[in-house]
Amino acid sequence: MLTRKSVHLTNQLPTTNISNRERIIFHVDMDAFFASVEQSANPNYRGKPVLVGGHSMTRGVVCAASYEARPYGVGSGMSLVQARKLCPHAIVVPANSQKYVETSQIIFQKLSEFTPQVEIFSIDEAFMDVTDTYKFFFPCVEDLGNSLRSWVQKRFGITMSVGIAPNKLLAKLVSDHCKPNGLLRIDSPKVEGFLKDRPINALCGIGPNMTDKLHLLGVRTCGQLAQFPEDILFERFGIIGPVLKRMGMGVDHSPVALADAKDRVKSVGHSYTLLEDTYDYREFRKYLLWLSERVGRRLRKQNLQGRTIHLKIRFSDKKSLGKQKKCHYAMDDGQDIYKESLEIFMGFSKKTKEHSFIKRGIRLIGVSVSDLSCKGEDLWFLKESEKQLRLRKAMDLINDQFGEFTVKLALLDFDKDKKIRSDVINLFGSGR
DNA sequence: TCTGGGGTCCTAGGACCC
DNA sequence: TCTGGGGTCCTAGGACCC
Repeated sequence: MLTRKSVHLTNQLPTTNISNRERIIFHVDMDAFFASVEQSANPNYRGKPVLVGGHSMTRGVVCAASYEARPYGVGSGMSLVQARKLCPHAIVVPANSQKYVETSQIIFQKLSEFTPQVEIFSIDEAFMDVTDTYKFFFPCVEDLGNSLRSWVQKRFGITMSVGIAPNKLLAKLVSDHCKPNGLLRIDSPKVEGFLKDRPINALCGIGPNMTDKLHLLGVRTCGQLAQFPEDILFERFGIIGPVLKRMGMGVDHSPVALADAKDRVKSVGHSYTLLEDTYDYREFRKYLLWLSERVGRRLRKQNLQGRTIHLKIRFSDKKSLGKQKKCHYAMDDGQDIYKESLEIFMGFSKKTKEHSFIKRGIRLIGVSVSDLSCKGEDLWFLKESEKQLRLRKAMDLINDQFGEFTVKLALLDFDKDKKIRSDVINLFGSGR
């Protein structure tokens, strides 16, 4: 269910392995999470429309909107300019991801007290399989859900919604339905009625593109999808076709992953939309180095290193270009990442005139590293000397304590570059 | 005046090898 | 020497999620 991966998984699971006993799956979802955390931390924000946004007022978007802002038509993903037009008195707060991560970790830890099967789906959502465990704590599942909700409310002052259903696909649908601050259980006999008139794009995994394609076939609701001839779906969408039909029927056999079996991180990256497009190669390289340094820092923090570098460029005309390169050694050093990503960039315009891409105007730069291994596991590819490593770790410690780029490479001397400096201060503060 | 930033997975096509 | 089949790896781009 949910992701394309899960669709694939569901499709391949042998039905003989599936117990006939109905599972009890929770989907817990924090309401307007980022905005709620900000409101909880600052009493002046409570009861008021709050928008958590990006670094730029002109190019940023809304990461989260409090429920007070939503009646004005504001939602996440909307540009801040548009959001402020719709709701001029909204309080705009910059995102503080560290705070959100810490809060969610404590909440997820709490969930795992009630079952080992907790699957973290995003920073503010998780699935729990409580089929075999809820009875140790409460006589009925609803009591467990309500107890979790009141714990979160008491501890963090934020509300959480809980959907309870026989599988993940439905549990997610149910929690979306009962938001905000709700709890709802849909068991098997009620599934058909619940799904009948629900739009297909309410199903997690059916995005705008698939929705359009299904609309062309005259399929608008889950009920219609469930009734639609499987052979036509197969003809039109291949092996995903029959899975779509099952989704319409509310069938999903994918298991809730064990907490310990949590997937490893696959890639680490940063991208940045410039406050103004740049046509200056020197400036472009500074941003690239800055992003590479940030990626390197995060890799070191997680004790990771990676061999494949991805560079993404979005031009003034909003067209994007991506290219990747597999290197012969694993890296976690910003300068190595920078060197390789710059090489990729040079390769873009190899056959044309040098730096000609710069002339198109660059709006966004993104760098990410994949093909990750844990430090020490991949000694063969390890390049950095111990001395260099210690220097980097010392820099990280100082920057963690005193602010981003308190100690930095001479090349990243933003004080001499007003434009980039203002970007960095916007993002991280002055570093003091 | 459809826009951010962080991800994951899938697919198709090309290159290469046996 | 030419050609086909099968497999794997790599890459770019698309779709989807929050």
